[in-house]
Amino acid sequence: MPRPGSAHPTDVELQILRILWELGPCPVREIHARLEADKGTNYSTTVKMLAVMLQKGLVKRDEDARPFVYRAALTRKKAGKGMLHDLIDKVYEGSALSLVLQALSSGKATKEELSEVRRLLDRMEEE
Amino acid sequence: MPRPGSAHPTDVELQILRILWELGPCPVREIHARLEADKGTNYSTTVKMLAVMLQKGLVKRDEDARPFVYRAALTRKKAGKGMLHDLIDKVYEGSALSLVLQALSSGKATKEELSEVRRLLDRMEEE
DNA sequence: AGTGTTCAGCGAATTCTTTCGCTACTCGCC
DNA sequence: GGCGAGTAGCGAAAGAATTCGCTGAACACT
Repeated sequence: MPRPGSAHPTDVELQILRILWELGPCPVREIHARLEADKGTNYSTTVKMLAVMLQKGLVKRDEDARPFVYRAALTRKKAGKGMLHDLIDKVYEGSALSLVLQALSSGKATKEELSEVRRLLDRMEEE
Repeated sequence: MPRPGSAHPTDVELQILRILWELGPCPVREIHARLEADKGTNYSTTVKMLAVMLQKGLVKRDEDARPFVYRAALTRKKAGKGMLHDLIDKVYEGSALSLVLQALSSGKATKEELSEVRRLLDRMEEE
């Protein structure tokens, strides 16, 4: 049995996680509102996805609250880290560097952001 | 109909692409050798996957050569870029910066690699 | 021509994800 | 007690990705 977060969330799962990261813990109704706005899917579908994710350990829920309140079982940071490593392994053959260069050179970063990276580098090299 | 490379390669597809990136154009037999070593799957499976990928436009093949010679339809760079943007959108809400910081701070980069990032920053800020 | 080996491909089975129809439960209110 | 609205869940259908058995073509060597 995979421990929570070890496996890749699927697309819809990720979409739901993103909603939970943004809204914080909330009942199905609210999650569904977002999902429906986005894809027009049925309420049952949302409930089912949540059930599946609960079973996989991707979300947790408070059963005392009524209606149930769901929350993400992993932080955005943790999920990102996992998926990033995955991507690095799968495409960049394990070199985080190639990926960073690629991301930076994709030209989307602003001047301030670049300085922030520089500051991080400084901090890292001190150690 | 999605143009070549616009969609996410699936896991197995990516695995095959990686083999092609490494080996360069080659016949099924060689691709299969890698795949089998890795996962013990059948020859038919490899052929089928290649057929599917051909149909999706992820690989191309030279039909004059016998046996057919397959090659990746997109470079590692292109594929990486697409998947990276995907990840950035799906997890980091569009901020390449957050991802770079995350990747760097995951602590896998060596000193030389860090300086390389720094050099890239220098080049970028000049423009 | 006859046999054996490699190669290509079809179509179906399997597995996983996503979808939803239908049923049943809970709760407040008449 | 009975009714209606909101909530939870089951089990099956639809879709997508991955797997392979089996067939037949091509080709080399008796």
